[in-house]
Amino acid sequence: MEKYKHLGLKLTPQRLAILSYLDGNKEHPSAEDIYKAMSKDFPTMSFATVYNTLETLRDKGGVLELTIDPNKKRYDPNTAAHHHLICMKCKRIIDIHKEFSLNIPDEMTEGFDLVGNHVELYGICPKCKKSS
Amino acid sequence: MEKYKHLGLKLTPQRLAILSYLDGNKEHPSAEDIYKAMSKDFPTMSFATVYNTLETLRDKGGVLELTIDPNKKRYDPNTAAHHHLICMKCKRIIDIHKEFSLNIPDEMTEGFDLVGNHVELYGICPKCKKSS
DNA sequence: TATAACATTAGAATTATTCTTGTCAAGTAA
DNA sequence: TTACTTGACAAGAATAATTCTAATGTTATA
Repeated sequence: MEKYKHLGLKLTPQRLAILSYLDGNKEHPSAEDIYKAMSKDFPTMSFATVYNTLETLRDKGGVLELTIDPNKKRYDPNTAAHHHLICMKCKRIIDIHKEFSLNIPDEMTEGFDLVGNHVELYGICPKCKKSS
Repeated sequence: MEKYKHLGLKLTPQRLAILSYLDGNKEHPSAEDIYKAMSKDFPTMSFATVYNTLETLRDKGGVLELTIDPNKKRYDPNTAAHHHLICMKCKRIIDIHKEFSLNIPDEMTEGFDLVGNHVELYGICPKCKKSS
């Protein structure tokens, strides 16, 4: 609970529930996943609250919004810069905590002020290899 | 026209129109952009045809479906492996035709068979820098 | 020509997300 | 405490992107 103070938001029961569900979660859940998980302990929590909370968290830097999945947004509580390994079959997303040195020459960046980078590695995971 | 034969699809007028609109297009248009562009010459073309064609093209390897934009899919006729420079303000997407050597050690890939990779560089473009 | 296979259209349906409205709860100032 | 303000919440409507369905049209080939 203390650990979320730095986000600067009012820690309501709903927000705490979402935060602690996300905390340490490696599944990169979607809004729906979160909503479903919440409805056990908070049967009255609405989708709007899930979306509002995620939006607030995203803006405060408490969560990353991933666009990797073409069909929905996924959320990642790990806000430290990292990369992703994606199974093209089962859509599983695995974090990679390694820095890739990209060596980007200035003439490549078209005058942009670069803020960050994200590497996606696509492939087929071991489970999906077997079952095909 | 000849140049699309390798895709192995029936080249109907609608498909040719979409293909030639995409050919050389650097804008990474969305389905809606394509639909609007089509309606000049093909006022009866439906959204379903645009989506069907894009899906077919994607499956045949004639176009890349980009998930960079959180709100919609974008399409890229350049199917050679390349990377993207993204303006976080105006959402402009610029192609980067440079290979980054990623040096991925085996223990990072969790047993995946890697197929490809995609690097996204995020920043603010010169235009948006001025206007802020 | 007949038939099968595929393409197209129009619109309905679905899915993910955002918006609107009314209500409620916590905090603050008198 | 009381009144006021603010932010949070729930419920459901609204929207946007995409997919599905059913009917029709077209093309290729036997």
